[in-house]
Amino acid sequence: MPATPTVDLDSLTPGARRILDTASTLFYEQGIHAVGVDTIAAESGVTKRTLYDRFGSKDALVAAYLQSRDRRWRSMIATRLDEGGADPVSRVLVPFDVLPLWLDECARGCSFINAFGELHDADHPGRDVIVEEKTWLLDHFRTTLTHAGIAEPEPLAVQLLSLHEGAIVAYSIAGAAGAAEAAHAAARSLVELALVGQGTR
Amino acid sequence: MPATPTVDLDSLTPGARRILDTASTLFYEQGIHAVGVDTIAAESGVTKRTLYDRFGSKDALVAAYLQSRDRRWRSMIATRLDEGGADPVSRVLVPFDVLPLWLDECARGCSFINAFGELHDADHPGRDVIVEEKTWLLDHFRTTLTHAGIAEPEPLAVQLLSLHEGAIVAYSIAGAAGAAEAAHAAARSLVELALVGQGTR
DNA sequence: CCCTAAGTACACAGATCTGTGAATGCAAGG
DNA sequence: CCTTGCATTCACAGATCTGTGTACTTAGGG
Repeated sequence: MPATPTVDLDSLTPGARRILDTASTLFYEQGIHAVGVDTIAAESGVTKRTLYDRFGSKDALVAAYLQSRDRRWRSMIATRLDEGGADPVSRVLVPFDVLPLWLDECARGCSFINAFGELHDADHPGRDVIVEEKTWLLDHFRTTLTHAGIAEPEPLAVQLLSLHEGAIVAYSIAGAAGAAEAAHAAARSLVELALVGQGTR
Repeated sequence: MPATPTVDLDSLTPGARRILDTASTLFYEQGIHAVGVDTIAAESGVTKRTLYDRFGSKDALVAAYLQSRDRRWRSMIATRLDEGGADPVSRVLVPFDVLPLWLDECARGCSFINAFGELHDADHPGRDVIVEEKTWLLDHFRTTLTHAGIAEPEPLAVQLLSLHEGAIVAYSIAGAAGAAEAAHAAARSLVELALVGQGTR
């Protein structure tokens, strides 16, 4: 049951802020099930009572963790989309511009992918956040590719999504240092190839 | 400490076989920390004592789970490499031939990536298996690309690894049905592009 | 015939987990 | 002044976790 009343990330009390920050670090570095609420409370310098008063449950805290991370990532992309030029191909590739920066926080892999592996219950309030993060990126590619003049963007959008997600895996697990740049270059090649293969422009 | 004496997957007692099978299903579907040894034992129709007599610890069972999965996946690739023709580019792309089949078992994502997110302890006996699975694939691409006549295979190998891993993510989380085929096509394009861009043959 | 390997039965230790109840302190704002 | 929001303190319930100790059964092979 999604009866969990979602927390408003914009109006967090100081204590709640600290709880969320600590939980984010611990969940990401150690895994969600591996971190207990006692640890989170202690590490935040807060009592367990406060944690439950602010967030209601561990599951809701997990959802808030994912939401805040999703929000930060999207804002990085939104910023570049706003300030960036109007060149349609560049707009498609904005997530790959952000990727090197994002990878700095991804030594332990992608938080959403990791959480997906842990949250098997389809009703868990965090599941939606995870799926939406990925579908949002897929949508971004679809939309911007269309604007760039790609008639059938679907397969290419999936390819770009795969490159993007896989780069995080290649970097964090296989230790491929240049994964972000490699993925960026590949993405550009594929887009240009599609444009050429489709007629002139 | 890696004091865990690894289990020999080839000489498992009937009970141990059932334990490993059940554990594999449960670990993959629900996550490693979410499944207790009591559940595994009960579901295997075996006592907890037997589980510990055969595997020694949960961590060792986890490692065995990853090893057996790694082994099955590699054998799928090895088979096609053996029987397949000698066309060097086809050999590079064999993992992408296997991918659609492999994705049938990947509704909950990649077991290695998921396990990586859960096993934060660098000393965990499963960590090596995970890292080796990914580096082995990267190595495969590097080697076969070299045989295909690519002078500097490194960036391309990373791109192919990213495509491969990302396709699992795109399929399992974003619900991209044609992810395997899309990744395969992209991989082929990138390889051919590299061959062309490098001079004639 | 007896030894060994495989497994059962079952209790239990000790830790850790999520979550709650009830009373209290304290500061800011109406 | 008094309410309201935030947080503390602390005890505790009840479940679940990994792992062990001990004694018994059963089947196959030398």
